[in-house]
Amino acid sequence: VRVDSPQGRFAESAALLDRTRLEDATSSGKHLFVEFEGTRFVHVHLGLYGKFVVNRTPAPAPVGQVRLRLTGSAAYADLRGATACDLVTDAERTAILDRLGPDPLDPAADPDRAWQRVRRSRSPIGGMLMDQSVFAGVGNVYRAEVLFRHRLHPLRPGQSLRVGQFRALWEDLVVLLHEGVRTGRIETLRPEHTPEQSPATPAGTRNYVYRRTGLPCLVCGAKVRTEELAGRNLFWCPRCQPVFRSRAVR
DNA sequence: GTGCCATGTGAAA
DNA sequence: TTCACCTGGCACC
Repeated sequence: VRVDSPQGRFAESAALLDRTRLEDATSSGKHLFVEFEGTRFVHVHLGLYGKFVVNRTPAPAPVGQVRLRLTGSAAYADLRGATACDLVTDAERTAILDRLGPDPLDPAADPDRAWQRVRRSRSPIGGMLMDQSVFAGVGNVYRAEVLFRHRLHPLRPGQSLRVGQFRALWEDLVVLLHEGVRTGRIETLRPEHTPEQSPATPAGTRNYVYRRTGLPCLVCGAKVRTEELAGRNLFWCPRCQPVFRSRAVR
């Protein structure tokens, strides 16, 4: 493939890879590794704004800040706005992978690694879900939604979860992330909760609580709450997700 | 048109 | 804990 950095920030590495063979591309959590001959990898992390767009050739003149352009005979790919786009060695790639927890999209992932962290920790489960060394690939939308789907308050300490609750959470992440890959969007509503269109649930409402602060919960009608944790917004329903499950009396 | 916010991370303080 | 990165969507004027 031709490898180019129209914007310039990846130019030196692009020159090294230009006219070599692109052999593979794999992802773990939020990290993408594009492998070139000679066991060289381009490590890409899209971060908040990054976008990798693939189209058929011929490629038009790059518009705006294109960090990396890969051009093959039939298709080209433009990368813009990424947090990371670096040429790395196999050892560097392994070091990045070693920092990641199990990825629910990986059939070989061992969820017990995550469970052993969660069950020993007093940290809030909402924080642990965002910790890529515990769960690789989960972000703010999936965090909010999977906790809602399991009626878990985001600030509940990891160690307060029972193993059954953790297993259900993991299995749901496996389902939700695969569904996300399949559809290209994050849709987390169960069919029975798909709302009628209204001011509180405009067309395109795809989630229970994520970014629905102040709007009525789709299940119970209580107002969705938000609070910052480690610089990111938590969203939850105060009625469906109490901090402590009220025990059945008697 | 303007300003704010965001599917994220890591360096600096 | 704060900020920088650096792009796009959308609410609001």
